[in-house]
Amino acid sequence: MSDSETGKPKKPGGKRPTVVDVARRAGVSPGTVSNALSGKRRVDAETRARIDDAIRDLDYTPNMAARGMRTGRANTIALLSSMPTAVAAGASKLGFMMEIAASAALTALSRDVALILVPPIDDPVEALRNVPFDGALLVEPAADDRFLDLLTSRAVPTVAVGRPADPQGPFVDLQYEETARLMIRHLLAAGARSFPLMIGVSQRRSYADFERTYCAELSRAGLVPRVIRVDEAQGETTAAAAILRDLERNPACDGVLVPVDALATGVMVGLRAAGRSVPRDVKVITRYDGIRARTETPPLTAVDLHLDRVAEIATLALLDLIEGVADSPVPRPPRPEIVARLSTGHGGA
Amino acid sequence: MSDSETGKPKKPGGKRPTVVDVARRAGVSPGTVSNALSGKRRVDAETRARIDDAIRDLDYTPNMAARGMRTGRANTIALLSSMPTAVAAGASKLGFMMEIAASAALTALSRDVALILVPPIDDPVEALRNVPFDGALLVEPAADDRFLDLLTSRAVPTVAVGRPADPQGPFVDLQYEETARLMIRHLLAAGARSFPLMIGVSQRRSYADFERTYCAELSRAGLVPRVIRVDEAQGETTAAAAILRDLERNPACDGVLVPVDALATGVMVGLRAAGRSVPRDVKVITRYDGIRARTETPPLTAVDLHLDRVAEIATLALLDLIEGVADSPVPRPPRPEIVARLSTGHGGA
DNA sequence: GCCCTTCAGTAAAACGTTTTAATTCACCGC
DNA sequence: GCGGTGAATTAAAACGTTTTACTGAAGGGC
Repeated sequence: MSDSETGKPKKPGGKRPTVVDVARRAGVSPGTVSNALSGKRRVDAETRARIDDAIRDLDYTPNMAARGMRTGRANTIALLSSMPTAVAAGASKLGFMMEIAASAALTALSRDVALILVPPIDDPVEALRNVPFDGALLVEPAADDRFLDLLTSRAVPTVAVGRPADPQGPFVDLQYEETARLMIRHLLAAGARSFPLMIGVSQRRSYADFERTYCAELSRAGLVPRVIRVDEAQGETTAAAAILRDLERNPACDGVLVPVDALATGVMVGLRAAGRSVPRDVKVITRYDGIRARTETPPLTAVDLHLDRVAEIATLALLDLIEGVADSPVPRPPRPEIVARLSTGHGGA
Repeated sequence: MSDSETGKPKKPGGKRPTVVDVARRAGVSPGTVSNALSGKRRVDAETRARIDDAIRDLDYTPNMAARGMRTGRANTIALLSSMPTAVAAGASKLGFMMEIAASAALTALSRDVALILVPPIDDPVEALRNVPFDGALLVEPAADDRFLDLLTSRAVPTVAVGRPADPQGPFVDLQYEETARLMIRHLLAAGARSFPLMIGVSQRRSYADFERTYCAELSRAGLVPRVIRVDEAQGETTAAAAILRDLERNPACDGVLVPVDALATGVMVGLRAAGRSVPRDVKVITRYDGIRARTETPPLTAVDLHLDRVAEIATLALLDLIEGVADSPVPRPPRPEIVARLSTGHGGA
């Protein structure tokens, strides 16, 4: 029916149609169009049909900036990681964070929210100044995390991936103790009897949990614990040097428990330099089953953390938090599982 | 000097300070604050200092939605890939796209723009409706790419990563011919004399270039080309079946040129099923050096495409395009390089 | 002294939505 | 017939910026 409608058919040379163009064409007021769009108020079925037609005819798409200004929402969440770049980047190409990113992006998009990727940067405050987002996913925050400070000071809804040192808000549990216990018992079952725990110097809940569980499990097994702390900022090199020192002092060393995969790479370098064979002389196990673990020679036994599921849970929790849904407890992800590989004597070639 | 200023010190129970709060405290008009912030017009040094103080005192951060509404910019770019999920996701966890994402996010952020990650989805149009972005990076678009259609119809500035089938806009060259030639010559040098090219059925510039180069190089070497097309949507299984069929028909087959890493995984499955040893009986080479290539047994020879640099170039080009900078030609990334591994008889253990 | 220009700043309009308060209208019970 | 109730709609205000057009003031050349 292209008869004498009030609305103009489609401004050809003009700009994008707005809600008032739609309203005019449908013969209603802009407010009604808005209500039809958002469903916040009832609108008559016939009116709604006219509006829908107008929208289709004009190929109207809402201006998100304008909407955002009114509603205060950006339809965007940020994924942040403050792991030192040396650890996070490099060969593993931000593997841990990226694995979470892929799953989180998909989950968020299913609720019409886009995921913004914020790689480790020097000055988060400055960089995020110009970037609008409604909430943040924070990957394994450190105790004095700069992102975390920024987010809390700005009162941005945040869900942490991994229990923070001092949990203030919601988080999805990466089950550090359980993971540690799993790894330690796997080492023990593989025959290791003298293995240090190597962690970073920064203050992280994961390190603390690993250390506590490590000490408990070892004393339980009647063994003596050794904790090695290295600076993650340097990454592999310091890890290599550190394991060499440990080997000197403890020639009977027959295993290494090294949760951070970048440090594990360094440990392998050190072991090769010392002429120790893996897994014959020394068993090695790491946590994140990323590209580093898989491409070491021999490939490293690691843990399947079910990161896709973790990311999905975290994202849904964040979206609920943003939308003010009654904050139900964040569900626990599936239990971590050992991925046995050659570095502990398991697995094929 | 906390004497009798006009501005309120810091509304404690109130909402976020706005540009008018800053203006009042600095004793100027909102317009001047805007000018000081954007630097679009001159503002007196002393006035600017007062404004800066006010901003600091109030901890003012601009409302990006409001700014976006005026300027029409979202300070956001989207990274899109329309590769079928079966190929893009799975074991490789979107490796190709994610590698680009990491680098692009960093580059974009250095220019105060955030990167939005859009994983392969069923209905891009619907999903992107609510997501504001100024431009898009499109990863290896197919000939009839749904994203591409959407973007051009919406007149969104776009830079493709990899030459599109029918280049309309800017793109960064992934140098398909050169890559193909490199791989083919590597296979020839490794002693292969009868190897098919396996590509997907979708229409992509990369496939076309590979096919053309493959035929040319083989006739140049006096060999007979065989092109196998399989449906990427099924991924590995069809690739395995396809290579089995080829082996039956061509028992002398001693190599496979399979650019898509997901298909390469399938080829390896097929070869194992046929009892052919790699690399002894058959050499295999793939393009993307992701987790699949590296963790195959044996690890696959692949190509270093310098994706981090590629992503950086693409991002900078896109940002220039958005800002309307005179469109200088997109620089060419570094030449691809073979990463020789065991699957072609090279490399260590 | 006069005209012109430049400079620094301001008031007000504009951007495209959502939301609030008001309005119309029909219906209902009595 | 009347006040009351509820449903559907509307007019107008609001959101926080940027931009446009305007205003003085200061200076320069003649």
